[in-house]
Amino acid sequence: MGERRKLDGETKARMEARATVMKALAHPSRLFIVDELSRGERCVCELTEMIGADVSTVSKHLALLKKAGVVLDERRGQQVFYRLRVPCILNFFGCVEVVLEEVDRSKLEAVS
Amino acid sequence: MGERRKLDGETKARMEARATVMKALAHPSRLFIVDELSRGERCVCELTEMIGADVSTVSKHLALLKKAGVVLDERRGQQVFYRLRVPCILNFFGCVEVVLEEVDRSKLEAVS
DNA sequence: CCATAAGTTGGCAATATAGCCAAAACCTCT
DNA sequence: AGAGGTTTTGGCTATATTGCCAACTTATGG
Repeated sequence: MGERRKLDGETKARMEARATVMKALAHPSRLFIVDELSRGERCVCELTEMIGADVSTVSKHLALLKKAGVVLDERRGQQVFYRLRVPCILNFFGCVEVVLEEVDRSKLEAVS
Repeated sequence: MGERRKLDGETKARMEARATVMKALAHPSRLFIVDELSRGERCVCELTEMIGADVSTVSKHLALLKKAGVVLDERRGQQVFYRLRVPCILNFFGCVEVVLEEVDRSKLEAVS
């Protein structure tokens, strides 16, 4: 006994898989997209106008989210609509907000 | 009415704050650290041995997690112990696993 | 078929991350 | 103070990410 856990191949592979999902969510525009899609499906043109970046940029963000399994796309006519694939993603942000509050709180304490 | 939501300054700032936290979690080694810390506090040397990277590398990962508000550190003698600051972080991974299962499932469907 | 609109893809330049080594900073013990 | 163990920081290179433009694809409507 006393064998210490290691970041072996299997564990590493699992962490890399998780990291792929987290990376997909680790960008302001993509977080905005997820937040917006939580209210319902949106086409690329709508998201593009809201974000105010080039269409190609938004398209690449969406492709990344799709590849990570966070969103689904569906073409209808000229437009492509995206929607959240996994609703539980939203639970993330509750905790993220808790973290942010902690950070704020400790900054205030540092002053006092 | 009909005013479309925009990624304005305030929203952008909030998304950037969230992205900082997500970025901190968007790396295999850091995810491993969080997973390991969920079992209890660990010193830098323990984590370093488990991960198998240079101590300086692990130390920088920990500094990043700390800056993002995910972990706390405490020096005791020569060693510095780290622990999770916000337990709800762990809820993340349940959902991440759901996403990963979705991705796997759609790959299987693509074959059939 | 041609024009137009919506999205995607390729390519490039700017920026950000990651990881190692070396050096400094901290602690403990003698 | 000096030795040795633990952690952080600085600096550097290699790699990855981002965002724009331009070119291409796909669908609609005349």
